[in-house]
Amino acid sequence: MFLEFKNGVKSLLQKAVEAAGYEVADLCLETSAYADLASSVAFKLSSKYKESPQIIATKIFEKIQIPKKSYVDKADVIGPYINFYVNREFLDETIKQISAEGENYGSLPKKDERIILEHTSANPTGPLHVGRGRNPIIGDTLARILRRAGYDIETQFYVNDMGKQIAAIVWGYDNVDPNTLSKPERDKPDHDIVRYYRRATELISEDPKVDVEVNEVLAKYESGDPKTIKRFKKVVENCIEGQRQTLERVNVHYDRFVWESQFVRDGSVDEIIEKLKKTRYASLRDGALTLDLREFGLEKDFVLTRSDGITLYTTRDIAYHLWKFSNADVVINVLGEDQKLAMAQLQAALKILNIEKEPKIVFYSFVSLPEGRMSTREGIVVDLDDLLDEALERAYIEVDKRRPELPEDRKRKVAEIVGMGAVRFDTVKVAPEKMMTFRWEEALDFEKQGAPFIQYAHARACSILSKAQLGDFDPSLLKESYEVELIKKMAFFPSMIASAASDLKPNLIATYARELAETFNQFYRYIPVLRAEEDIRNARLALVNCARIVLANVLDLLGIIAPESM
RNA sequence: GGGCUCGUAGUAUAGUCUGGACAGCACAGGGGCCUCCGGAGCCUCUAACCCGGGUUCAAAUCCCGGCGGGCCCGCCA
Repeated sequence: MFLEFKNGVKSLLQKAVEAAGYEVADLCLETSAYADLASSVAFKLSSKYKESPQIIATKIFEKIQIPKKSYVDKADVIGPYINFYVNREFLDETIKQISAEGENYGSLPKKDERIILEHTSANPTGPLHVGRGRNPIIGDTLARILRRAGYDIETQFYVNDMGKQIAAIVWGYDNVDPNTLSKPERDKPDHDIVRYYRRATELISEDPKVDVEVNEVLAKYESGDPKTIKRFKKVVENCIEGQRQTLERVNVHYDRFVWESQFVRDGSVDEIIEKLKKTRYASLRDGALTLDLREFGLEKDFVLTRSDGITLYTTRDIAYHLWKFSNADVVINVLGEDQKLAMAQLQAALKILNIEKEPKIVFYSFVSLPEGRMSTREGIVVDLDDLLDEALERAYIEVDKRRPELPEDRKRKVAEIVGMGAVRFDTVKVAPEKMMTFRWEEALDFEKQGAPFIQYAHARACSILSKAQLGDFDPSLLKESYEVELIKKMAFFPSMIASAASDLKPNLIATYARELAETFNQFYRYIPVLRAEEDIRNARLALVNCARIVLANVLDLLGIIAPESM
C-alpha cells in the first residue's frame, strides 16, 4: 500500500514541479518523522533557479493537485520541505488487504528471475563454530526475503570435498590411534572427525614425513583411486551430516548440496583450464599455471594449478560459478571477508572467459573471541552446538521464572522457540560487514528488544484473539493515533521487503520487526480492545488480527517461530 | 609494507551507497506506570557521529590526510 501511496505522490509532485515552471530529475522523496513522505526537492532547485528553497517549495505547493482517486490526503509546506500525508482510504485499504491476504501479505509479485544463493559452504573438517556462524543465518534469512520478494530461488551448500584437509583426515583415521585422542565432545560425526583433523594437521607441521604421506593420499584421490575416493566421500558425508543437524536447530535448510568434486569428474575444470591457458593472461611458472590479473587491478597472480598439476580451490570454484550461471539469472554468495581476494580473482577469470554476469556477494566479518579469531584447526572455537545448548538453557530459566505453571514439555518447547529465535535475531540484526566479538554474557543476554520482544507482541495479539470472535468490521472506526500509527507501520511491510531484497540487507528486516513490535505494544498499552463497545471492538479485533499476521510474517522472514503463547 | 573494510553515548548498534528538518533503538544508570485484554510491557531523564582538512546553501553521510580495530597479500581452503 505504501508503494502505491509513494507512486501517487511522485506523479502529483512531478506535475506540480512542472506546473510551477521547474525541471528536476530527482524528487527527493523520503520518509520522515514529520509526515508520511517528505520532499526536499526545493533545495535541489534553489541553486539552479537562484531562488530561496522556501519560495520554491511554496510555489510548487500551490500547484499541487491531489487526484480524487488516490491515497494522498493532503500536502503542506514547512519551510523548504513539502510534506505529504496518507488518507483514510489508505488506512482502510491496508487493513482490508492484510486481512484478505493473511500469511501472503508482504509477498511481492512473482518475478521472472531465478536466483541461486550459496551460503554456509563450511569446510567439512569439523563442527560449525560461532566465528562463521553468521553465514548460515544471513544466508537463510536472505533466501526467505528473496522468496517473498517474488524470486524463484534455490539455496546451495557448496561442499568442499576435495583437497588436502580431507586427505589429512583420511590419513588420520589410518594412522592415529583413537586412544590417544580425547573423547568427542558430542556424539555427532563432525565432533568425531575434528579430532583426527586437529591431530593430523599437528603432525603435518611437526613431521615432514607425514606431510609427504598426506600428499600421497591426496594424489591417490586425484588420480581417481576408487577406494580413496570412497573414503573421502564417507568422511565428508559424515561431517556434513553433523553440520546439517546443527543448522536444523536454527531452522536453516538447503535446497541442494553441491559437491566440488563433481566439476573435476565431469571434466569442466579441465575445460576451463584449457580455455584459460590459451588466453594472453596465462603463463607457466615452475610448472604451475598462473594468470596475470594486473589488468584487473590485482597485483597478485592467480595460481590455477600447482606444479604437480593438482587444481586449486579457486580454480574449481570457477567451474561451480559457470554451472550456477548456466542454471540461474542471478548468483548470490554469502562469504566471509577472507574470501575477498579469491573472489576478485574469480570474477576476473570469469571476465576473461567472457561471462558477462558477475555474482553478487554479501561479505560478512567474523565473530571473534576477545582474545582473537576462532580456528577449527587450532581448536580455538566456540561450537555452534554449545551456543545453542546454552541459549536453550538460558531461555528455559526465563520461561520457568515467568510461567512456572506451564507443563514441563511446554516450557521446554517455549524455551526452544525463544532461545533459537534469540540466536537468529541477534545474529541478523547487525549489518554483515560489522565485526562482532563473542562474549558469553552478551550472547546469552536476551536483550529486551530482541526476538523475545517480537515474539511476545505476537503472543499478546494471539491472546486477545483467543478471547473473541472476529466479525464484520468497519476499518474507518480506527481513528486513534496509536491505531493509525500501527496501520501505517504495517502498510510499510511490503516495501521493506523490496528494499531488503534489492540491497541484500537482512538487517533491515530485523529493524523493521522491532519497530513493528514496539508500535503494537504501544497500541496494546493504551487502546482497550475487548472492553470497547461492539463496533469499535470489532474494528480493533480486526486490527489486532492484522498485527498478528504481519508479526508472524516478519518473524517467518527471519526464520523465527511465532509462538501463540510463551 | 601494499590492498580491502569498520570506527556513532559507559556498552552494543540503526542511519552512510542515494548529503537535507530534533542522529533512531536497546542494555547499564536516574524517575514514574497494573480501577486495564499477559509487566518478556509502557512513559520519562542522563549520554554519542575517532581526529584534521576539503567540497556544498547543507556533511555522521561525499573527497583527501592521519589514528585505531579486523581481514587479505599460501602451488591451503
